[in-house]
Amino acid sequence: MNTTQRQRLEAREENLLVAATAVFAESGVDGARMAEIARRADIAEGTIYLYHKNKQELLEAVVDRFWRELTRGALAALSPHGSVTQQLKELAHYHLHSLIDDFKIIEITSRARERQGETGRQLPQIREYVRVFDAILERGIGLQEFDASTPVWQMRDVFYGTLEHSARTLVLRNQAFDASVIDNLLLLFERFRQTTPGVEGQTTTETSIMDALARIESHLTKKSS
Amino acid sequence: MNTTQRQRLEAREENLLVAATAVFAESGVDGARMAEIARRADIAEGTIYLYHKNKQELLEAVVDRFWRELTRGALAALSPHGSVTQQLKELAHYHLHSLIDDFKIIEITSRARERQGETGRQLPQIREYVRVFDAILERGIGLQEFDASTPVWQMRDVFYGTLEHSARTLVLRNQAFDASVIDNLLLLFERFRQTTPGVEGQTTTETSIMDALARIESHLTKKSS
DNA sequence: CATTAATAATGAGCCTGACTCAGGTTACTA
DNA sequence: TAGTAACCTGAGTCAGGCTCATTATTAATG
Repeated sequence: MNTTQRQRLEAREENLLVAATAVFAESGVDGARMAEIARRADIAEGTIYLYHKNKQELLEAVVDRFWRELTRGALAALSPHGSVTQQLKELAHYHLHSLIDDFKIIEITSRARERQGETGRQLPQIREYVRVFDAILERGIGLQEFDASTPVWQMRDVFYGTLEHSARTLVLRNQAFDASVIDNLLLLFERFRQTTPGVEGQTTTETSIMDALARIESHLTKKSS
Repeated sequence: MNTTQRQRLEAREENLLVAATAVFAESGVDGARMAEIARRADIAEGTIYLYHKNKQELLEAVVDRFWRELTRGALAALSPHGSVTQQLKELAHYHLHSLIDDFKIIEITSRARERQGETGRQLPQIREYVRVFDAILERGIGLQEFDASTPVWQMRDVFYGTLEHSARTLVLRNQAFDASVIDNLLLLFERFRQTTPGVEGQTTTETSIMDALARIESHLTKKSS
């Protein structure tokens, strides 16, 4: 049967990636032995090279798969009709949790970027993951909730950069998830909010309060109509 | 002469580190050949192992040296009697510039942290470098310019995290130093300022208002969907 | 300034582990 | 069930990090 054959191959490939993920996470990239990965995937060492050109590309496949799963999880964690701020908070929660829980693979991710010759590379699935943030924020800008004057990439770097560093700090200290990191981050993001279109120079805090009230008011109005 | 002998040894060691830095930066950690490093340092391959136990520890020595120099540079870049904000700005400038200019070694830094078995490590000189930020900010808190309610480590993670991610973005795009990143970052840091020095509770109140509003908003949004 | 001891440097060769390939096995077709 | 294509295997190759017996250099001593 054609289907069965293909399915067997895909199962084998998936099996290999699962085994490789485990070994890389346990022993690190350099500590991981191809022989061990093969043993766990229940195939011969040479077979690995039918699926992946070398150790480096196997690593890239592992990392790529990980981030694909992460994107799936992130999308699932967002409340579909939540406000922009709500979704940002949910994404931050999800991201920080993932960074802490899968710290080993996250660290290994930087190894997948390395490649003799090329200075900076980015795996397609990481790019995809980052787009989740972009999509939320672009919606915010479209709704004029967020300021269009700050480039999205800068907000993104604040978002992911802060969370990654915080995760490292927490893990190094053997601490668990800390919600205050996220509260703080979201507080900072108030800066990026639309400051009453047209009127410049008002105190941002005040403006934010007025903005929030305006949004709440509009929610109420929508509801009653 | 005793001194000459010691000096010769130290010069040799320094020479080795310089050669190793160059080769690591050019070829990456995996691409770097011990034979090539030895050749450039004008010593035999075996001699390297009299100074450093193995390739990994040579790498750590290289990275450690790099960050020591960076700390020296950072301290020199600060105007000794400048305001806290002024010094933060100077540090941000210096840091972002360094991240971009020495991108290769910065990337390699993460490799120096890796070590079979240990999950999270930190090189002493990186810890030292990070203290530059801490010192500035603690002065700010002492002067009651900055809010003591947000932990210093969280501000630090925002600071370094944002700059690192921004640097990566800029390098990937082949762009040069971008001052707007720093302006934006410092704008965010306004959040951490003591709103009215001496008067406690004000910032907290405002913050609480924002929190309360955010909660109300999220409730409303969830409900209406 | 010999002589000896101690310290430093060398590089040919060892050893591990990623990767290859000649030969075997399985799945499918006629 | 023979033929063929696709797939798998693991013993063997080889690059490159590292060792260590040997040699070179320096310091100490009489």
